[in-house]
Amino acid sequence: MLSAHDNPLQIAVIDTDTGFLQVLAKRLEGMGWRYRITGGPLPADALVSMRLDALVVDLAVLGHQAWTYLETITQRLPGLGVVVVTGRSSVSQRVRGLRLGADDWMTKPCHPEELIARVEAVVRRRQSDETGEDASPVEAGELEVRPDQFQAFVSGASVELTRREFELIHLLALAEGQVLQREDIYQRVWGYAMAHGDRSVDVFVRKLRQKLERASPQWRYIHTHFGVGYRFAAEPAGEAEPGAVAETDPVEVSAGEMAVPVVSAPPPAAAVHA
Amino acid sequence: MLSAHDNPLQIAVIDTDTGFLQVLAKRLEGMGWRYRITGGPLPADALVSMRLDALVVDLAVLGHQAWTYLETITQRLPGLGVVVVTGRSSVSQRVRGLRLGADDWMTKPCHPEELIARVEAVVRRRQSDETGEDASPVEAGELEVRPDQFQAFVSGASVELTRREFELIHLLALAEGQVLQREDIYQRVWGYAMAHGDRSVDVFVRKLRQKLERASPQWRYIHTHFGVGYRFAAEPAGEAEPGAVAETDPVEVSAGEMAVPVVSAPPPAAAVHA
DNA sequence: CGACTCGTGAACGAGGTGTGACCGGGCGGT
DNA sequence: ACCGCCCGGTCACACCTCGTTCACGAGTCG
Repeated sequence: MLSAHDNPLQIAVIDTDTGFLQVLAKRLEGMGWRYRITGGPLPADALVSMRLDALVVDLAVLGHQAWTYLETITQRLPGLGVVVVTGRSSVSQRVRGLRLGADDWMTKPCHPEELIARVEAVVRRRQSDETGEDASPVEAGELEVRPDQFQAFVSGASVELTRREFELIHLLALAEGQVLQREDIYQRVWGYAMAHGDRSVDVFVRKLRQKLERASPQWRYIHTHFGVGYRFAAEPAGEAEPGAVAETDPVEVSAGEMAVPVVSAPPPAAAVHA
Repeated sequence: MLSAHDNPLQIAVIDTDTGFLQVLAKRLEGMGWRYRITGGPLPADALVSMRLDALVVDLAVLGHQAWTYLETITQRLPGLGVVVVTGRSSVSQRVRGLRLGADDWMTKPCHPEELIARVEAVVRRRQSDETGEDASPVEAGELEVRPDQFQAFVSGASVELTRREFELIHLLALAEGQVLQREDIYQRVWGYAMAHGDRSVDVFVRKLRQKLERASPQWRYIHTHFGVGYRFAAEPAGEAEPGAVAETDPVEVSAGEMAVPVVSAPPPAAAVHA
């Protein structure tokens, strides 16, 4: 699980047909795209800096520079999707435009919905190459989670994780500082609701703690909130944390020789369940 | 990718409009393209084996299976350019087709020249995606991959590789350090979507491992990530690193004494179990 | 002090992976 | 055109990992 969020498409529209633009703008906003509208040709450098996915351009706006402009930008930005729109056009014009590097060509009047669909089609392939997943690393305290390598690094030491372990630590690290309840964790990592009495989350927390502690014994990362769930936060080991079950060194602690004499700390304001 | 048929574009045309086809065929020959014309839908597997660059299809020929067929082939052959041609069509139909994966949509009567230009535009965009990972040699650890020679060298010794093996090691080496999932690998090496249950990637990984290990036994290059895929990285052989905790530190195991300065308690003696 | 929650180790079963063998088809040599 | 080799792909089987569950002890709260 842990699906990524797709970045909104970013496009530029070069046109002066205010009526058309008005309708189009509304639809673009409906799609959640980011867009910029301009009444004249933008220099190639400007287009580069805008990090566009696609460009919609009315050739009529460009006048007799149209062809050279088209050629320039398609050569300068080969990865940019270019959809040309014109009032009227002949077959030979369309052929010329497409040969010069345009990806699609529509004739007005055209339905905004179709224009959007064609822009999507043009952009689609470029995105298909980019693994559109959450490949961005997450850092939380001493921990670094690298989705592209399916492993985590703690204080420079690499920790090999299985799929579930990785998704769990990823989720926790993303929600650093927050207390996540078991049902929530299970839902987001496993993808479906947790069955009553399922202890899987606990078991995986244990495995993670084991591996993390091994990589950096001086830190504790996953803290238990009794009756609620878990919270991720890098804290030095050995200090008693209010609201968190003091585990670690489970073998010995029972012997009655508790290391930390710290008095009873104020209870966690959080741990209340109706 | 393996479909390295350079210049002559190869396309298939699914249509029954003999008049149109006649004119189109003449133009296709004029362009020097290789083409195949059929009056009915071709199964996805057939299209795969034809190593097509693009597909031109008249939806009318397909009847009411049109949408499913379109969806099937665009999912199975994501890299294939698809241009749909219809006699009449509404905006919503065109939008639907484009959303289902078609790259372009023309309405008859359409000029063959424009159709050809649009096919070119579609293919151009696809090829521009693929270019950029060719020609330049790749070095990763002791391994050197030379795309220009279709050869790989390990520690100076050349390793004889078949085409698939070469494409695979090339891809892996380019993505050094990253975990690539089987589906991605298959998609990028074979050029189309992996069928469910296909083990080809595993088999070729095995072949590669054999040849690489024979060339340099002291290194391991391809690492398995259980349930995910493979990761390329040059690491010394002999160290057990089976996807679990990096227990690659026999020295470290004794950590029982050092870490915790305060508490007595020998920490959970970890690994060994009775 | 009793009921519930959580930590921990072990063990099992499903299914993912390694591996050798086999087969059909394409390509080059003759 | 014929033939043989090589390569790509499939299959069956063995092995192994990992997710899940269980039991029990420790910890926490009322």
